[in-house]
Amino acid sequence: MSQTASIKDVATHAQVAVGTVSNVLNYPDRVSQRTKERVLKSIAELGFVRNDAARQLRAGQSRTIGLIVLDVGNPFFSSVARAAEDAATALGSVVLVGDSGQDASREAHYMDLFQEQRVQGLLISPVGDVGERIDTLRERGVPTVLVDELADTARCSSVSVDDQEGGYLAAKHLLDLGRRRLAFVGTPSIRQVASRLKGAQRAVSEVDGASIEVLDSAGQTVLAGRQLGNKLVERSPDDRPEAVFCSNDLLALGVMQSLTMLRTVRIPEDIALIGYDDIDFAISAVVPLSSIRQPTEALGRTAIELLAEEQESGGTKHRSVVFTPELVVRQSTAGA
Amino acid sequence: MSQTASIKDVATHAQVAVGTVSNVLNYPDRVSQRTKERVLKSIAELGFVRNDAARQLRAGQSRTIGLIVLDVGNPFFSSVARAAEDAATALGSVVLVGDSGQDASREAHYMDLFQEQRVQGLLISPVGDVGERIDTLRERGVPTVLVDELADTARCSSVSVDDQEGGYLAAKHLLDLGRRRLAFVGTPSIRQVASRLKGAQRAVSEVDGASIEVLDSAGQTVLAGRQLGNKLVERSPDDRPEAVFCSNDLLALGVMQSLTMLRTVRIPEDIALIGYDDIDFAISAVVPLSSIRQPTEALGRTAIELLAEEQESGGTKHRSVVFTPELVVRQSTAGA
DNA sequence: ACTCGTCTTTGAATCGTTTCATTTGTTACG
DNA sequence: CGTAACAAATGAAACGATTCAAAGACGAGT
Repeated sequence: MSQTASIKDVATHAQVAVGTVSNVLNYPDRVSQRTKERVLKSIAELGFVRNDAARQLRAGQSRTIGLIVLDVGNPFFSSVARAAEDAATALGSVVLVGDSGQDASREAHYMDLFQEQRVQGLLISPVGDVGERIDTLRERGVPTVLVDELADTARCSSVSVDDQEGGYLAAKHLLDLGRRRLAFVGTPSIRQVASRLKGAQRAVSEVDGASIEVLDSAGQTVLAGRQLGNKLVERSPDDRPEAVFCSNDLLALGVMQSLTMLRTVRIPEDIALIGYDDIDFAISAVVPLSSIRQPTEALGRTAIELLAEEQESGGTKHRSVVFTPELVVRQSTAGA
Repeated sequence: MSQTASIKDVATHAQVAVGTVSNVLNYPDRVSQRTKERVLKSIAELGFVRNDAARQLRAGQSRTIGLIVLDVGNPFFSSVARAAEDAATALGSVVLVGDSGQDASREAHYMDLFQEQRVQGLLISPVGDVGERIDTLRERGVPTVLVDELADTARCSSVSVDDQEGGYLAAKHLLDLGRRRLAFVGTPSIRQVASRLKGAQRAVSEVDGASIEVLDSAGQTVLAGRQLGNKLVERSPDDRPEAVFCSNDLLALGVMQSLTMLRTVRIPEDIALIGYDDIDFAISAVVPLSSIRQPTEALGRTAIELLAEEQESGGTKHRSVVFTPELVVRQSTAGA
């Protein structure tokens, strides 16, 4: 018995019909106690394991939900993924996670893959413009929920966080500290980042004499932050911003590394620093990092809920849930 | 075309046999240019997408590799997973990641699931004793590679890092700084942690008058570290260890938070602190954290390579690769 | 003894691919 | 013109589960 036994082998071994074995597996109530026992014994003896491919083929759908994120290494996404997995498990489904790495072609690759797998549904944090793809998917019966991106409710459901509000909160906080010359670090080519910037600019426009400079970083990683931070350190003190708002915590931690490394710049005295996402590591940074907290568990959980709603309605009813982010003040912007 | 078209529909539409469509998809060279074009056009028009379940059913195997880790939120594992995914992609396979959360029942659940999916192979960072399960899997033709755990080469292949050596390196470093009263923070019930402790104890035994106290933490997270750190702070200064070795960086960061929070203990002057894993955040901690670096990319990549070897040999030849960890000195243990 | 209803069990049909032995078509060569 | 050689296309038979109409078993009621 080197190879796996099939349901037919079990049937032969237990001297019943294949349909009976299937019933034992799927509708135990339909089977008499005696045969059930006999079948279960055979299953155990032969080491039978259901072939999911065959089951899916017949069923026409899998019990799998696809999730495409921009970067699994980013604690924000791993947290959302975790929550989604838990919620899906409760419904008897499994979540497959694909990492697009902010690359539209990888994103497309995973969408193809998940389509071939005939997933129950798709959760996606899109890189490019996926509107058309989503229409196609819906037509083919694959409900889709956008994650961390507001969707046109005519098209599909979505869960997101009000990024503009988050940006506003961050900048407002810096301005409330009395800082006037702000800098924004991030990659505004990403929609979320652009919104955060927009919110920040709105806050700045409400205060006389305040300004915000945009520093485009090469990516959203600790490393990118460090590189940008080095540039700030090189500037003459007068030319440096009084406060920096980074579009995520990884960037902020990188900037912090650069600034503190040379000890010429003090945080928050010389430059106040705030990040975004409030990842677990923010609190344990050189200078505990202020941040904007996003409800990641709620995002993941709600995404699954919305997907379930889509499925129930046959992909006709869409809903958008927008969460509000929250300011978390720590030492990097405190008492300055 | 609300529902998905099948290969049969494509065949009808292109006026060819189903086998021909399949050939276009799988063996384009066998098909003439003319028919190929016709078929491809039909595929595009009907929006045909291969049904992977059917393909798998026929093929008897999927192009999927299962990976079960102890905690995806832990950067060590997400890094390993990332590397494995990349390596697998290069071979045309996909990696599904399951998170056991150090729970044997969840681990078993994922093993069942992956078995039902008829995965090509399994990479697993085991919680409990999975020896028997692995034997069963091998019999059924599912090669398995242990990750971050040394395997009996009679049974299966493995990639791991010499944890005892890592523990030795860490403790030796602390002793070299002149510290004598050491403390070890971690959960020795985990095999890796126990080995690190053993290595540390070996280093301690080589130095006269040195001792190491074991503090069992409730988990391997930042939070668990913070709780344990609080206990250390509560102790009278004379009673505190001179150096602390944590079994991973998350714990170390937590301990660091507690110690620095109250400003009564200085790092590294009063207590030198070293972690394990050298995660990205170690460098950006309050006090940049010394650590033991593990070659995560190499682990992930090699795991896939070993799996491929297992497949080629039909699961008969096993190999164990052990990497050596590396000491990374930063401020948390520097110049003290 | 016969019918009816309930509970079990049966086994063929089905899902969408891939495979492969055959058939059909085409060209080249004696 | 016949035929060998090769290329291209065919279509039925798997793969392993689920489904469902139909058959079988059994007891109760008349």
